[in-house]
Amino acid sequence: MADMQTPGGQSLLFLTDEQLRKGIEAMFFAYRGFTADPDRILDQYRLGRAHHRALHFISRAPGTTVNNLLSILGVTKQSLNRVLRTLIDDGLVESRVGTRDKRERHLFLTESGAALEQELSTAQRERMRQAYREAGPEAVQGFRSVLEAMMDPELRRHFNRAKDERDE
Amino acid sequence: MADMQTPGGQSLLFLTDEQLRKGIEAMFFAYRGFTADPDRILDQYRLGRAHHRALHFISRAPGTTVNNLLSILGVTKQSLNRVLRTLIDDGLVESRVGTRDKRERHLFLTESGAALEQELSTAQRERMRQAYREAGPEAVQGFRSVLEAMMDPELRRHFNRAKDERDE
DNA sequence: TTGGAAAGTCAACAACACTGACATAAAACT
DNA sequence: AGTTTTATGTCAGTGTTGTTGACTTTCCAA
Repeated sequence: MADMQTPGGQSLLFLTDEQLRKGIEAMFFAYRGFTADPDRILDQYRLGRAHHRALHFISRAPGTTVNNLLSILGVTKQSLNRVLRTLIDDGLVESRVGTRDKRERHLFLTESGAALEQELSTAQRERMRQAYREAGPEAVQGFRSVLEAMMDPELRRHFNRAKDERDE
Repeated sequence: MADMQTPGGQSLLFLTDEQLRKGIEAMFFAYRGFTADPDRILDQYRLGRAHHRALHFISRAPGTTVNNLLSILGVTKQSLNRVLRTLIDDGLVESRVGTRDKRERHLFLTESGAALEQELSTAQRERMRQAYREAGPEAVQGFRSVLEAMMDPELRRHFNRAKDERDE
């Protein structure tokens, strides 16, 4: 990977289209591995990735509203509603009417919802842990930096909001 | 990120569940950004991500067979066939009967297929280039290492096959 | 008290995946 | 030569996840 320092101090990267394409394919193949373990578990519960995402973000921020979840997940309310309906009917998620604002619904995991979320995230964390271990400690920071730089600004806000609350 | 060297020499990483979860969310949000630009272009052509993937891998290995594409993409032949049918009907892909083995179909991009693939991959490469630039040169190697370690072995084979042929 | 935001619902539709069954041609094997 | 396997394509049906559009109910706030 060629790079050099300008007089100003910023680094210039010279990347061939070929090297960039490798990065693109790496993202494609890696994402498949990233979702493979949870997908297998979800199949047993007759749920899909959309349910996993909802469980994840409800678990991360218990009591979050439907609207907040919508902006994180970037889907329509009709689409999210179908997913939440399943989760509520299956007794995995509880929806409580807001106390301050009774229009809002606050979402919480039930005991069995938390158990499933735990099962899913443990599997995914193990994959991530293994990848980190294999790549080595110096790789982890680079991995995170590039991913963050790849996000849309809107999404990066959601990512960093969580970061301020819980990370570092 | 805590790490230490064992007497044996391998590095041990101590990662909290929280740090791993951040990596998981980074993958989720970054993948959205990663696909956002091509998705916008594909909409104009009334095509989807599946078509993009097919165009990408046909472009990468012109003359590839349907079977080879199937194992790379990891979908059923019925699913791939629907996608290829559209691309062929739209004049973006050409399917030629094999010369050695006449059962096989070899896939090539037409002129307009190559033009679309170029448009898509340029957009995606620019996103990747921008992310690399923002993250800095030392991050790129780490990014690639972790992604590769996250792949299923089967997929890593496909990834590295291309690597041997064209990279480094 | 009225306007608008938040949430939910119904219907229709599309993309993209799946399974299962079946057809055809050609290669490979016995 | 006859059988089996491989590569591909196709038809029909199904499921998940997304979309739009229209409409209702609830209820906060100006």
